[in-house]
Amino acid sequence: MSKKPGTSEKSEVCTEHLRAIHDTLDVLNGKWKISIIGSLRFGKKRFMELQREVEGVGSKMLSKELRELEMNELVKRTVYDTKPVTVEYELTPYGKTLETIIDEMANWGRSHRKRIMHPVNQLDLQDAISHL
Amino acid sequence: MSKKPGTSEKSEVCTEHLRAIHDTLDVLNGKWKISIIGSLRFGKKRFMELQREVEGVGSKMLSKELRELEMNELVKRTVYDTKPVTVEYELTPYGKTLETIIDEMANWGRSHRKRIMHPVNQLDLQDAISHL
DNA sequence: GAAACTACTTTCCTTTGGGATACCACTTTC
DNA sequence: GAAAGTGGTATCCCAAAGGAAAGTAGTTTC
Repeated sequence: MSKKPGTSEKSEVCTEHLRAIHDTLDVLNGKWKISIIGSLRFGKKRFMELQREVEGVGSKMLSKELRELEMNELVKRTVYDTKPVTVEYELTPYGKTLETIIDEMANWGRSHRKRIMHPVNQLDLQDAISHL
Repeated sequence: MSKKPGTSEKSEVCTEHLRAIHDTLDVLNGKWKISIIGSLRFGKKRFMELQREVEGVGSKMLSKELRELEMNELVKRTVYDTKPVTVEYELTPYGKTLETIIDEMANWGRSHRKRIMHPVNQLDLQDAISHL
């Protein structure tokens, strides 16, 4: 055997893994995208509803990130011809394939919060308080 | 019924969901953390190994994000007293609880790449080419 | 005819994330 | 004693991400 089989295979697997992760991060990049999807997970939302739920987002950023999600076919935008115009956003079937990731993140966040709220020692407690 | 029961409950669930997501994003924020964890997922790595695998990261950013991961008890740093000093990084048991999320992201990235490589129409193709 | 409502866009400005480069401490090798 | 290798830190600098605030368009309400 002229090349080490184990090492080089392992490295290729790792590289492919990292590339796949990077592809996902490309689609989800931006400060608000994951939160927006997390909010739309519970059904259609109008622009103002989203802005109220995704705490801290401004209208500029909200519309920008919604547009990017739309371009990636993750979110569908529907305009209704009502008195003042109504716009509804919802996850496409493709967008719903992200729900697994988002839900896993929510689960992890929940148990992480519990862990931080029941610190093993006083140093952790200091840390927890400073973060809120 | 003085208040709409469905609406208010749904909203609280959504708010809690978004808070949990936000907690997770806090821990994982920074351009390289998820890739670093994705790399350590395949076992212990030395500083230079990580820098070679996480494509594009500089030593400043790598050491900064490793330090932050260490502070959150997701990564363990071990110094060996060898000729030139050797440092190994590895996921802690707690860090390994993130593997589920990371692996889901890798899975999604893989199928997303396939989808983009086999576009439904020519417009998608243009999009795919422009992104690479 | 002024105000209010929705769904944005535009402009301007600040922050900060992060890249490039150089440097440090320590030891072995030449 | 100079170079090379490891695992970083310090410094400077800049593009881009993002926030605040005001403006737009079309319609309805008062």
